[in-house]
Amino acid sequence: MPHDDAIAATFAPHDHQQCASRVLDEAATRLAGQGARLTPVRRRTLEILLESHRAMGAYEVLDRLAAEGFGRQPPVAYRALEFLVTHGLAHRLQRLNAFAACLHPGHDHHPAFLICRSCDKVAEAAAAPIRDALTAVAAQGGFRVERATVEALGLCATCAEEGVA
Amino acid sequence: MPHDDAIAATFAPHDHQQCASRVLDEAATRLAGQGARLTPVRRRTLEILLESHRAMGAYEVLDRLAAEGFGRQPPVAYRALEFLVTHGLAHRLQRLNAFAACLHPGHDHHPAFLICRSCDKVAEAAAAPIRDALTAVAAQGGFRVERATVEALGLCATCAEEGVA
DNA sequence: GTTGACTTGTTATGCTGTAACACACAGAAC
DNA sequence: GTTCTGTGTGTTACAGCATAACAAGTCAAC
Repeated sequence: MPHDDAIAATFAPHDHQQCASRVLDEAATRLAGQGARLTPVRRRTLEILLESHRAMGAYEVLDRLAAEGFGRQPPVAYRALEFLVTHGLAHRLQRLNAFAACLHPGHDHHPAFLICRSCDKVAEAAAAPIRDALTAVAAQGGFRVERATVEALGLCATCAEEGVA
Repeated sequence: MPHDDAIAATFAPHDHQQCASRVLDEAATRLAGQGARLTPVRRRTLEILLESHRAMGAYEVLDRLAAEGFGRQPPVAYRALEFLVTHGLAHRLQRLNAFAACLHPGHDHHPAFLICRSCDKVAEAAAAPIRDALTAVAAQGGFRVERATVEALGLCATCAEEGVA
């Protein structure tokens, strides 16, 4: 589960090279353990997502892949992205019809997302307390929650400090 | 704010004719107070959404409208739906790329949604406790939440009682 | 080296959503 | 009552998002 600092760390300036390669290493390790293959397209797709903390559309990813010699048809990108999502290495953002690399693979695989409307970066927040509240409200109406989408739009600390209203 | 029974009421069998016309009346009254016009297309669009408690795609609504003599091009449906959403008479469901009539116009305009994966009906739940939890978690990372999307997929009481797994 | 599972690439198509423009119509201004 | 103005409705055309279906390549297991 991501802890408090993880959110701030996402939005604040940081050694992104190291941040990305750490995630990539973890990903490779995790996949090996599952018998899944991190093929060139898949690896490159993850690297592209990891270059920023933004969410990217499938076609934006596809353009990048095509420019580097991979296939240039939509399924190429969608398949790689779906693979990453399935294996917990990326997330799909419903509000944006876009994808973002998971920064905490192996932790909570259905986090809440915090999307900054100014810098467009996306952070993952601990979903447990939110899911608990949702589950409780739903239970009062006899509804059993199985999966929840929680996506918040707002302003991150870094942009707020820079004076963005 | 919808109270506990409102969720169960949505999923359970009920006098839907009355349920729909009550909402329609409330809608007309509210709009009149705002100086907004519930024109034929808009009214019919709301009626179509109110026929069930399901969410409908814009093109599904469009087919219905076209069959009844309204325009048959996408903007016809999208404009009517956007009007209803803007005035709090309908909601957009991100997960489904679809729209559902608001059953509690005038209350919380950003509720949490409970979507039954068996009967496809959509209920609105009180979002306040959930939003509080989300706001708290985000605040720990310095993030200020402005708008939140909360959509749960699961099983409603009625379907569960009927033995759906 | 053949089999079979998986991966990658393609073509073609479908679903979702919007920009831009023309016309109709209601109500206000005169 | 005519004119003006804003809103609403309809159109065409297009942009963006996503998947079905098929062909060919790769690679480990046998």
